Amino acid sequence: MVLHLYDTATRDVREFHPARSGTASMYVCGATVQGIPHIGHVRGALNYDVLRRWLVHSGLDVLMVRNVTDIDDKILTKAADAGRPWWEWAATHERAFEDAYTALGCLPPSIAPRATGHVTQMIELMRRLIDKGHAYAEGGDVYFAVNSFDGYGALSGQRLDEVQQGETLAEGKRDPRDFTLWKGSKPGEPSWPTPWGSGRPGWHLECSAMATTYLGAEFDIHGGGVDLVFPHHENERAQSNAAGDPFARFWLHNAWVTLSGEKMSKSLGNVVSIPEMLRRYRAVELRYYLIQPHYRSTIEYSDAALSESAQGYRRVEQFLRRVAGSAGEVHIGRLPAEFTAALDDDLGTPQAFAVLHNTVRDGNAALDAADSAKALELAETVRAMTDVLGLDPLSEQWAEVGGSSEAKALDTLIEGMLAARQQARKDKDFARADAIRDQLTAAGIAVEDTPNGPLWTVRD
RNA sequence: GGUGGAGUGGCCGAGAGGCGAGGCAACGGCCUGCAAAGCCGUGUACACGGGUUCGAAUCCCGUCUCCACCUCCA
Repeated sequence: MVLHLYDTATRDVREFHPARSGTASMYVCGATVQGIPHIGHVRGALNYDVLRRWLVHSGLDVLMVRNVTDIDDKILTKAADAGRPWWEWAATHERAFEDAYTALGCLPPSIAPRATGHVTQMIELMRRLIDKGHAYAEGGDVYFAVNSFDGYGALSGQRLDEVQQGETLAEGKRDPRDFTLWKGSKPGEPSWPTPWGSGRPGWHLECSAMATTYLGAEFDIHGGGVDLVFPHHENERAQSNAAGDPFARFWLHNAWVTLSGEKMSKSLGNVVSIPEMLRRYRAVELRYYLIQPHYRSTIEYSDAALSESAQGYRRVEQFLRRVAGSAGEVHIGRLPAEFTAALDDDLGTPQAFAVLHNTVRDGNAALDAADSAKALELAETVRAMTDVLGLDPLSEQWAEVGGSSEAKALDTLIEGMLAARQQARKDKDFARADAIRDQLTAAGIAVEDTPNGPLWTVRD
């Protein structure tokens, strides 16, 4: 089975074949770096990270671009409110996003281009559009003439006569539905010179310019959140196609994270920020939680759901630790066919997780039956699956074998206590053995006895 | 008004005409010095009302509720 993906443009699941065999190119709409990332921002990034890993696993050489919108109205406003330079504000929050992506195990993109660094390419694109009669300059602004492009509305299913393009402040529009490619600068605003006057990029233009700069006039996958379908992606597509570029072959859109049934957004004040989340949960558990539901399904966030989900991860982790502690080193094995089929079916992570858990159950059963060869084999399969998902508990990133001096000290102390407890058990002094265990439990250390001796973990 | 999506067992969350995805929780059992973990077993759920069918959570008709986009948004 080949990979199938749901394409918003055609509204169905189609076979994915890259434009150039052996490679895959994807462009993901990244953040407008105006604030701290929240759990919803990161969900999208995680979805595309899984897709990217899966493409790589499928043998493709993946080029991935994730842009940074570092100039826009909100950045200017918020920076001004804070009394800071806009570029410092943008850079600060770009770093916050980078940190969040990294903490959650997103592989770095091939490049993370900034809008402000691609004005030259934007000017070039505007020139092509104006030359072809799809855009016009008026009073320092440059607009895209929606009426000049037949396919407008096809991506989002909007009918042109129903569209109410906002941006009402723009007064030079020939048609209220036209959208702004370039904004003429007002006094005190940052600006870049163009043949039509100095100004700054409109939102949509940058993505077309950067996507084609790095991935070419036609590329495989364009991703982003569902809210971007209209107008952002519709506009991107219009301007690129009108200029003569085939542009994206698949449009992917991930669903929301909601809180109490509502979309998470700053204006509603229901934001769960990533830095705060990472203080309360392990990053890998948050990743597990956000990756398990299908990417096109809304996640209704709750602390309880996240905690329960984390239990699921720990189950996988414990299995691998048990095997590693008894049957020997666990290498990364091969993927089961059902797992591959699940991900090939429009990234069916829920089914993939079901396969993962079934394998863990079988592995635990093998362990109970003292069939260590089988347990090891299943553990290697489990590692293969978690590896593709970026969740491998034994990987360098997630393994909790603390190399710090504190961790070593802790390990020494606990091993000493466990040895004492083992001696007490051998002496049938269960009162003493239980007292030691209670002491550890009180300190947040859970002890499990296995045929190969006790295992301990830090519980929160 | 236009466009798109959702309502599944105590909870999360898949599926999409016929074998009860998976996880979490609960209960019973096995194991254990006792636990923990693990394993085995237990649940007959699909918003509502009709209909099609041998058979529907899945198809059709109708109804209700919720959410998102159409203004910045992952």
